[in-house]
Amino acid sequence: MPHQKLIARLQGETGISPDDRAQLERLPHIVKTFRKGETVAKVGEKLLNCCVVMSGILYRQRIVAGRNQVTSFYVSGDMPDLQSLHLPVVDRELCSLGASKVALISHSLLKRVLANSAALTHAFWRETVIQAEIHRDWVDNLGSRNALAKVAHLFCEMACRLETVGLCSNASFRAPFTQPIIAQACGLSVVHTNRIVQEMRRLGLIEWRGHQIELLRRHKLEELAEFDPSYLRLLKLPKQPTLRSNPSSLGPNNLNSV
Amino acid sequence: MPHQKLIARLQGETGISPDDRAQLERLPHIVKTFRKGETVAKVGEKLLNCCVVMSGILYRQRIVAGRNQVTSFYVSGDMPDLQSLHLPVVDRELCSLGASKVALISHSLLKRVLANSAALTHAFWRETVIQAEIHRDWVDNLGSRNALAKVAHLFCEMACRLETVGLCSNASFRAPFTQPIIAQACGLSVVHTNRIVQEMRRLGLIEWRGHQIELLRRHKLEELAEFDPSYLRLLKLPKQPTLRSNPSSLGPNNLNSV
DNA sequence: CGCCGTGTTGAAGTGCATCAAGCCATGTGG
DNA sequence: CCACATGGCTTGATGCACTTCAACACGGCG
Repeated sequence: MPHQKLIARLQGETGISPDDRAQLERLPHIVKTFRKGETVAKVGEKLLNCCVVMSGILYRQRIVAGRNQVTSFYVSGDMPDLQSLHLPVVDRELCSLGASKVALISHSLLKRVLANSAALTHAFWRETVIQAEIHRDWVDNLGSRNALAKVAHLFCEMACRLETVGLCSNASFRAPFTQPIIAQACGLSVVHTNRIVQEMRRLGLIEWRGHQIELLRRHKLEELAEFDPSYLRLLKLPKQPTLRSNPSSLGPNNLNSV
Repeated sequence: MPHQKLIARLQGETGISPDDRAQLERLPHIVKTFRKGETVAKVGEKLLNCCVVMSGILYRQRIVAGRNQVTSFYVSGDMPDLQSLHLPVVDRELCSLGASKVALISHSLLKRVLANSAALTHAFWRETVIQAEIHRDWVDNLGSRNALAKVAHLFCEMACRLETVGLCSNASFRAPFTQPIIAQACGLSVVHTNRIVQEMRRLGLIEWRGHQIELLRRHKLEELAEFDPSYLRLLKLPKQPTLRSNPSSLGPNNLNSV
C-alpha cells in the first residue's frame, strides 16, 4: 500500500493500530505506468490484484446504446477496483486518462492482511461505500441537471477530491481532461459540451487551458451546480464513530429510534 | 436478521459457518410498517439501526435542480442503509413506495456480530458492493439511453431483482409503481413517461394495470434496453472465490498479472 | 357529493443531438 | 524542410426528443 495519503485516510478510522498500519506499509506491490488512453483492466478479465492510483487519473467506461459512457474518475490515492475483492470479473473497462502510475497489490496478500484485522477490513469497506456515494451523486447529476450544471458539478467534484490528496490548491489543478471525456461523463455530445465550456469561460466561472483547470468564482460555480461536498469531506477527516473489533466499546442496544 | 432470502444470499458466500448463520438468525429486530409515501429515514438524521425490507418497496430520493431525483429502489431482502454502518448520517431521504414492512436491527448489535466473524463482515461488505454496481448501471442508464430504453431497463432490473427473492415469476410482478415515480427515477417528465409507457404497451412489450406489471416479449424488451443481468445474478448464486478468514486457503502471491 | 391521485391528451417551446466543416497544434516520416 | 496525419477544439445549420403548460378523464374515498 504505497500511497501515504491513502494510508492516512484509512487510518483516519480510529481502531487502526500501529501494527495495522505497518502491515499496510509492508504490503508488497509493483508499480506499472500507463500511457494516455491505455487500458488498465479489460472487460471480462478476472482480477488477481487491486490497484492504487499513484499519479494521474483513471476512468471507467462502457459502451451503452452506441455511445461511450464514463462512469467514474479515480484520482491519486483511490483504489478503482477495490470491489474486485468481491466481484473479481471486470464489467467496465478501466483506462488511463493521461499518463499514470498505478500500484498493483495482490488480492491474496491483501486478503491475508484483512483477515488479521477487522479494523482494516472496515476501513477498506468504507472506501467502497464512499465510492458508492459518489455514484449516487452521478445519478443525481445525470438525471436532473442541465448541461451547464452537470459540467460544473463534475468540476467541483474533481477539484474537491484532488484537494483531499493535495493536488488542487487555490481552486486550480492539473488534469488531462479533454472535452470529449467530459462529454462522455456528463452524457452530452462533444459539440454541446464545447458550447457549455465556452459559456462557463464567458461567465468567468472557469479557466481551462491545456491540462490546467482553475475554478474562478468558485462559490458561484458550486451554487450553480448545487454542489454539496459533505460526502466528499469523508475523504479528508472522517469523524464518524468507528466500527471497532472490541465489543466493549459498543453502545446500548437502541432499537427504538430509526 | 429476519429475512430468509437475505440470509441465504449472505450464506451463498462460502465461509459462513453454521454458527455465523445462527448468530444472524438470533439478531433481535423490530418490525415497523410504513404507509404509502411515508419517510423511513430523514435527511440529516443519524442512524442507529440498519433496516431490512421485509415486504413492499422502498426508494431513495433527493431534490436536485428543482426536481425530485430517485436514486434507487429496494425490494424485499435488501438492506437500503447498510452503508450507514460507515456513514451514519442520511443524505438522501428513504421512503416507502406503497405499504411496506421493514425490520430494524441495531448497529451496535450488528457490529458485535460482525466483530466475531470475518466471513460475515465480507458477506455484508459484498452486499454494499453489489448496490454500488447497480448505481453504476443507473449512471449508464441515465447518461446514455433514450427514454424508452431507460424505462425498459428499469423494468428489466426490477423484474430480475424481484425474481431473486421469488416475487416475480413468468415475468410478472406486483409493485406499487406509478408513472411519476418511474419518471423521477429515469430523469424524465411525467408527460413524456406516460407517452413512453403507452408506446411500450402499443408495442406489446409490457402490460401494466394498477400494481400488476408483466413483461411481455421479455427478450425483445431486454434487447431494447441492452439489459445485462450479469451483475444481478450475483444476488442469486454467488460463485466467486470467497474471502476467508483462514489464511491457509490463500493462493500464491501473484503480482504479475493484473 | 367533491376531492385527490393517477393517468391521458394536445400544443408550443427548447435544450440538446447530429451532421458537416474548418482550425490549430503537435507529431511523424520522407 | 515539407507533406501529411491526428487529436482536440470550434462553428453553423438543421432536426428532434424531450419539457412545459394546460386541460380533462377516471376511479377511489373521505
